[in-house]
Amino acid sequence: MGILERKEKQRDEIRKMILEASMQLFVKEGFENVSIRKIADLVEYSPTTLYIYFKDKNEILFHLCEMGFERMIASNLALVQIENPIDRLYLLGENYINFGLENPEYYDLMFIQNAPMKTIREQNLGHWPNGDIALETLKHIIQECMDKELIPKGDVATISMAVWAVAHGLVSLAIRQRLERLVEPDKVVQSMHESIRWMINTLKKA
Amino acid sequence: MGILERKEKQRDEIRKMILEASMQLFVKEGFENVSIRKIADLVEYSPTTLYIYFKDKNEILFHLCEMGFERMIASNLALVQIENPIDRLYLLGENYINFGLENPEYYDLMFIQNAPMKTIREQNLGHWPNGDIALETLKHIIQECMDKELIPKGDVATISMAVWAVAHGLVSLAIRQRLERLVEPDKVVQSMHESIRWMINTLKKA
DNA sequence: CACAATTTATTAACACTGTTCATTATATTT
DNA sequence: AAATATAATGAACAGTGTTAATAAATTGTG
Repeated sequence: MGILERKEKQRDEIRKMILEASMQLFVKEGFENVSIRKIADLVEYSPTTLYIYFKDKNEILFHLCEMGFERMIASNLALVQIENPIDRLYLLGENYINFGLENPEYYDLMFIQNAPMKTIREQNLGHWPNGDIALETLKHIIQECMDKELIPKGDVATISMAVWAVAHGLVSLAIRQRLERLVEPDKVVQSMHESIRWMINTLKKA
Repeated sequence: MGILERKEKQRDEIRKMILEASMQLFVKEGFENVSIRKIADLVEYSPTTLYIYFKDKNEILFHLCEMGFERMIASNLALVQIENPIDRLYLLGENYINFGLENPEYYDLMFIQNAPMKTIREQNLGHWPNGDIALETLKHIIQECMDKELIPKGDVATISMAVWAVAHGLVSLAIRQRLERLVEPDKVVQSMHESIRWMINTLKKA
């Protein structure tokens, strides 16, 4: 079985190579400028060869999305050291906003584009590997806040949803240049942080 | 000048015809399936002719976006009859969510896609005709709530931003199938309404 | 080792996309 | 009626994702 294993390993390495080239293009040229042909050029393969390693473009985007989540999860490593769940929630919110503003292309793929979700449905994975982990983190913190009676008790999913909605609303409106219509462009980021802070504060007092 | 006027009127009528065909395609086949060629087919013109009436595709999308705002503003006509600004805020929120869920394609264009904003910038209109009106409605209600001391006083823009963020966060995550990861699919809509309600409630008490 | 079977890679092509240019047809002005 | 301006078009460019048929390389088997 040694030979089959090595083949599988080789296959994975090429897949990885393709994904890394995609990512490179992706962060440099932006989401809309990633094409199969450009990726193929970069890895010095024929465009059609990519279809041996991935079902279609959506599948590549899906994997890039997962890589984005890995980055996001990594940016939250410091969370575990904070014992107060409310403070943890604060940091989670700040991190979320910062991640979105610093990695708008990733954010797009993770939370705005349809493509990755299409792959999840088509291949009926049933779950969203890294995405679900990130959501669990949020739910877990909210649950802990309730357990310690730091916020009013209620349905965890619903409250998580509201908190996520604020954060996502802010980031997605910001990267789509909609917030500049509400506050001056140079005050957008500050206002975003104030909003999320205000949100968690009112949650605390409610 | 009569002749020039009539020419201008004719031009406007053709523009209108093109936009209506675009809209038809748009609501039926979805955002991604609107192409210059398909629009041209529908109005029985050559694809290149459309470029006589519009600078590019983005400009067409921009006008569709504006038409979306007209619909949204129309759906808020009942608001003026409600004297209590908090109740008005409730209804505004409900309407916003319902509009988004019922007109996902319009919502996409109005709040998610880049295209319309590109046109605003390129033609440096400086303002977002109908979009700004919708935002003014929100700010005005928040201001009135403060004046009547129904909610704590603060920066109108920032609080409007937070409220908008919740609503937009919910709708955009919903139409991009992200909320199904948090609550069961058949409970998404209900949870959304609970979230926005919870939001305004906590705002009231804060 | 040689032959067959399988995997991997490629070329050509399809059916699209937005957009531009040169050309023709139509309408208006002189 | 001729000249000018406007409107409309066909052909083409440069790109897109994706598929079918074909060639090259690798692996398994007699």
